[in-house]
Amino acid sequence: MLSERRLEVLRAIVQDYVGTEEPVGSKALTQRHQLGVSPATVRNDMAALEDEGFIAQPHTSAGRIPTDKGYRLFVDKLAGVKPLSSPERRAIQNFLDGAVDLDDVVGRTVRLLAQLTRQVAVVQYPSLTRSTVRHVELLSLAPARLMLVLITDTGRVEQRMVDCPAPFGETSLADLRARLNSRVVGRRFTDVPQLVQDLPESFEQEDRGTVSTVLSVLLETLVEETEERLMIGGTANLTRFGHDFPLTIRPVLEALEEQVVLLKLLGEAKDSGMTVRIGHENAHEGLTSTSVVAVGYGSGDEAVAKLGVVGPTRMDYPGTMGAVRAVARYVGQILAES
Amino acid sequence: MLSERRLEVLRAIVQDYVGTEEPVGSKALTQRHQLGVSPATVRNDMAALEDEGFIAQPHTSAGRIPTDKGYRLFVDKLAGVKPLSSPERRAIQNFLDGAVDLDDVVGRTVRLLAQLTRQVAVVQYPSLTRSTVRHVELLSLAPARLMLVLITDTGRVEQRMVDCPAPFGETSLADLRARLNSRVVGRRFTDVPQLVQDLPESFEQEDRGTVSTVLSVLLETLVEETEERLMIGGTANLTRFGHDFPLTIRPVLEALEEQVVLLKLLGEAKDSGMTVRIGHENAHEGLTSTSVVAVGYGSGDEAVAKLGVVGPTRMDYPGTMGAVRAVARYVGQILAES
DNA sequence: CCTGGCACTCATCAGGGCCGAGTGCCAGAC
DNA sequence: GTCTGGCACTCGGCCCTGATGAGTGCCAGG
Repeated sequence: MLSERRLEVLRAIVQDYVGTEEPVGSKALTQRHQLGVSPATVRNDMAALEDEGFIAQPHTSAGRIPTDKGYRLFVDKLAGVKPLSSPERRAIQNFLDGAVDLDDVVGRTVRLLAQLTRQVAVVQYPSLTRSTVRHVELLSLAPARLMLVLITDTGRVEQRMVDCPAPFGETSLADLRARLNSRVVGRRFTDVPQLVQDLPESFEQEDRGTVSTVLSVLLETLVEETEERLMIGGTANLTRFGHDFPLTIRPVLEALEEQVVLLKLLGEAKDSGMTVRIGHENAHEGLTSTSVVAVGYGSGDEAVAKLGVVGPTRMDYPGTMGAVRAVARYVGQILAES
Repeated sequence: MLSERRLEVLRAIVQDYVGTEEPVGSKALTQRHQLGVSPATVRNDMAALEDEGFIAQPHTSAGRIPTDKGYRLFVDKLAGVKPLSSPERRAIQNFLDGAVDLDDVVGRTVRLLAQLTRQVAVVQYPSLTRSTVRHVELLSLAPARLMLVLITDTGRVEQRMVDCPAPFGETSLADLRARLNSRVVGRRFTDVPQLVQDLPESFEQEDRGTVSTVLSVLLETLVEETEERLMIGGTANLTRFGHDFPLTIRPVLEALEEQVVLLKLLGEAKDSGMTVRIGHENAHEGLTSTSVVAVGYGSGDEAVAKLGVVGPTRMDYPGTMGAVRAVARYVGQILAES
């Protein structure tokens, strides 16, 4: 195992490199950190760290930079999560408190995260699968045409058209609306199918077709919309990526445009606790030179969706993790209140 | 006024520069276009064009590139709108036809535009101000808490919470719902305020407070949501911008993140017909080296929102304009059908 | 009014030499 | 055993230089 001091050297290298964006040499290290040893000793330690694969040199006779493995060790063992300052906390709360609806909450969250971390922020809309039904509404638009509106406890609204096989009277409609709501309100989406299974049977023969149709549209909505939506922001921060630009930024922007990729990315994050994926740990090819910090958030104790940031592997991990965690908490609170 | 041939020379310069991204010289011009004159003559024409401010040289003894003014003349006088090929048209239609709801329509449109033009696409959600009410729904969530849902003819849904000053019975609720809808369904948003003005008076004394509250929330929603939303895509195409990258792309990405800026940008476009803003014609500072091609689209003959693309001033104007126009038409059709 | 010719400008590129940060290794000190 | 100072070595980055060539402006003649 690596000695205490060698870990300290690694920590110093990571910190300096994150700050300067330039390979860090042994002399500079001893000057900027109180390691209590000479550059020569540090060089020996560096050689050892390089043998183990934690750092590398871009070219002979340049300083060292951390490898993905080095960042991993740093994140796992050497770095804590840096809590935000209380002015920052207040700013977050103030900013999020002004939101008027769900879109607004998500939008503000994205901007906030992007600003705080100076990186690209990704926020997933609260998922339908894990949330519960607040209300189901049925509106008659034409004799044989209904609109189904589904409202979730996270404030999300989905609407669908329903073409009925037969005209459906206002009284039947009110009846269906009432029965449907009494069964599903407050229930989780995953439970809905069983709960409404036998509903058609309790209706007159002539209405059963329509009731079945309505139900199938409802169930479809629940499943279909498991395909989540998300919002991203702060892409301008990518321009601070590095010097070798175009080649670096291109694949990242492309990856960010693919909702599927991002959803998979967030999906891979653990439900609770924070997940940090560094460089090549990310499956997607365009993101092998980026790190992703993600965390779940929710209105209660359970996560209903995830949010996170995407940035260069050379990022301020403690600070980023702190910001991500704090934002997730506040968003959770906001959702719980509304 | 410029002679016929000089205009021809300008056209040739624009076309070549758009193709090669490199300053174009007199010799190359005569080789690639049948101008029927020698390089020396072209040089004289170029000198004249430069005097008039239509072209410029990046440095002495380099070829010429068009100025903003040159592009303007090109767009106004020299270029038509290039119609899409019929396979392209079919592809558009197929791609848009698969959309399931409004979000999906807008999302697909953005991706389509970005792909077709290989530039950044911006699509505004159909505006509430110009559209009409399809339905207003009121749901009772708690004795003194209602949810108001507004559905527009463009398929958009907005919901708001209403805290009532007094409990509100189910029958009163049904009554209000019915009367409200009979007055506003099919009407334009701008007409709604007058139409509901005297509604509270027709209710019992005890319910008037609640009715007024509901109405004020409704009106607020109409106004508030004039603040439009929009979706952008294709930002990865910015990487094909130029060679001098970071400095060019940075302000553009920043501008694109500001919804306000984009909305203003689209807002400045004419309601009907296509608007092309070139380089410094764009008010926003970050966009002075980009051109914006925008057009209104709508479900009927009237525009309900706008869409367009943002690209380098050095863009294929005829092709871009053709794509933008075609996409706007098809989206209009889709909206009209649903 | 067009054309060919000519002198001139200047960005780009490859080559060469210098500089200095940083390394690895080794012999000696604690 | 571990740390330290010293030293030779490597190699990317920088600057200067000269050659190259595309492109121009101008002018005299058709």
